[in-house]
Amino acid sequence: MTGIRALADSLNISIGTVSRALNGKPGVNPETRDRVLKMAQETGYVANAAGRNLRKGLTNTIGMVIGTGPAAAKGDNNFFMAVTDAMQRAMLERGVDLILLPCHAAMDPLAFLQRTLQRGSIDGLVLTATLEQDPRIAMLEASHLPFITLGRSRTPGNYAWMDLDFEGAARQSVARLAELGHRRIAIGIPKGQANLSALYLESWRQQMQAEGLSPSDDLLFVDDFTEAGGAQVAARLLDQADRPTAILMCSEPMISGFCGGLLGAGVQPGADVSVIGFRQSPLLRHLAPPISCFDMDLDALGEDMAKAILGLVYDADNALHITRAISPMTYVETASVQPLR
Amino acid sequence: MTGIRALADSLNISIGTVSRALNGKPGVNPETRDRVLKMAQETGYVANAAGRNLRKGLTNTIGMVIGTGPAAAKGDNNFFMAVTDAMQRAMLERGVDLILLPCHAAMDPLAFLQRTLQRGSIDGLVLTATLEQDPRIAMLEASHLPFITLGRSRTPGNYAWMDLDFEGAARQSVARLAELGHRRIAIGIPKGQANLSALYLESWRQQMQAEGLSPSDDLLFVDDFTEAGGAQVAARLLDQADRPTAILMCSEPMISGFCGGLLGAGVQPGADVSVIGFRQSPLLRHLAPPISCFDMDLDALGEDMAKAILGLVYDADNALHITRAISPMTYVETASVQPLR
DNA sequence: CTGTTAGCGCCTTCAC
DNA sequence: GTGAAGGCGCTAACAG
Repeated sequence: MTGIRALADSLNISIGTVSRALNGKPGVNPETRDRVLKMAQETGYVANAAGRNLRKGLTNTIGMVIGTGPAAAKGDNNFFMAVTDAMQRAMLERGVDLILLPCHAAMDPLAFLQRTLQRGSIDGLVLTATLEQDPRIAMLEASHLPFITLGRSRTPGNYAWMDLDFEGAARQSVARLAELGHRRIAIGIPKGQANLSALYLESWRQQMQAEGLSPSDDLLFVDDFTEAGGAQVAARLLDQADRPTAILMCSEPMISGFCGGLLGAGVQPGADVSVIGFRQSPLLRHLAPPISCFDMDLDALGEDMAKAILGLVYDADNALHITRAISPMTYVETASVQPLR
Repeated sequence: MTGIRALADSLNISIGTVSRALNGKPGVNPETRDRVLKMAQETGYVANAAGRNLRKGLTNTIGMVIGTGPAAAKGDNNFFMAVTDAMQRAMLERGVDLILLPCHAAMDPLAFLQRTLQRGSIDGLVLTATLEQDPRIAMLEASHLPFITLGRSRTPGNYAWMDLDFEGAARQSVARLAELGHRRIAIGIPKGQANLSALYLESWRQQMQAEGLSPSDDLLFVDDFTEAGGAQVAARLLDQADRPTAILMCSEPMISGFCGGLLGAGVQPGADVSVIGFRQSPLLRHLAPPISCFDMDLDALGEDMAKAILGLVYDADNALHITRAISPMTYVETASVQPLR
């Protein structure tokens, strides 16, 4: 004898009544309800997840796909920690669990997603690290599982997303550097199809032109999303005859490696080459000078993400409009940005 | 019509045969088996988790409890990323999923664990951040859910664990510093009941005495497990008349804050105060000089953890002996450690 | 207000 | 080698 049946027997009532009492359904004698609740508390009874899931088709669980692998393990994953932390807090209030679904770099992301969907163990999904063209989005739309992406995509479709302001960051960075007299303003972005890189790059191009500057190819540095990649960028930049005097980069590991590369060559970030990053990171903690970055409220972002997916999953009727929001950021300047000498 | 029944119908065979074919059970015509497998592949069929779980009482999922919260979000969680990455890879080979169960600092860890256990959605558990006296361990033993802890505990019981060599680190650190002539060798540990702190502290005491040095109270600094805590330690240390000439600290955020504190006061890590940390961290990336730390193979640790819990859960018959292992580390010295002048 | 019962999707035992 | 049927724990619909 186990589960709800044991509980019912110990109270000499039927499992139906127990279930109703536990689930707050109407039509139960208040006294009976109290007895059930008390006994459940005492015995530590909680409904078996599989049984409930099988019956209701709901698991009270939201999944979040995150990429792992050698690169992720080496980098600083502080961004996801902060966001998931806030998300979880918001979900907990609704009795919903957040589980992280690590998709290793060596796995096929589509197969992983397919398997995850078919298993039926989550009610909704948060997709991260979106690509410019992301086949996972089409798969999710076809699956009818509610989802939201952290990061936009060019993939067509009527899905919910939230994102950081990569265009705004690039625009403000270029504008500020131009204001300080810089003309050869370079940009460093990671290899790969990440949508954020495309947005950042495109915005740099546009703002360069708006400033009357040329976004020429020798100002564009594409390399690995790692410190080594950033160091490569530094080496190639220092190699140029008409060396860029400033650079913006949206990857923290690359910024770290880049500054390391500069310093190793006796070139000072700030004094010799102005540097603007995207977000603060533990990796940049002891760089001198500190790096100019954008401040953002990841707590608020996480909370908004949670609200969006919870609404989509559990209040589908009310969720008439699809969330599409760009989280605001504030530029914080340090001595890593200086006027052109 | 859904699930296994739809698959069976589309092949004009019974669901029993489909199930046997899919699960590699004997007694299925090879040709039939191929047809089933092929169709499953094509349609992307995967057994529904709730149905299978309900029937078998197994979910092919291992949970891992990790602590989250403001402190965790600010710190560098690179350690867990590396370990879980390796664990997941090893589990995937066995068709087992690893899910992370974030337990927020604001939640009662015992209630969280209780709820997790009762939900019945995992076959085994990995517990992290063990305390000297950890009530979660008693709860797990009573639950009969197989588990392994990452980190020992003084809590009695016959459970499996793996851990890092905190005693070895403290012992080697003190021995090396003593060898270089240091006599006032301080130690900094985080507040709280974490078992690792107790081990580290006790080993420092023993080795100090073994070196004929006094582990006096003014050499012991206990503060928050944060950069601010580390900065506090620096301030208090610099304040002493008979200032310690060396320190060991097992918390990376504290080391980071400590070195920041020293530098802010114009005191050089290494040249003025020798510093030995525990593990390398993004937070220490651009400190000059780099900090002497211990190298460890987190990949191997993660793989061993995975093997241990998988054995416990799915090969209980063969797992006659309980895993209890301390992962080896290698001291890597830098200019943050220098002879006493 | 409470008891009884069907059935969610799957695996396994028992017939054949 | 295959089909039929029971039941894992739970909730909801239906009786009483």
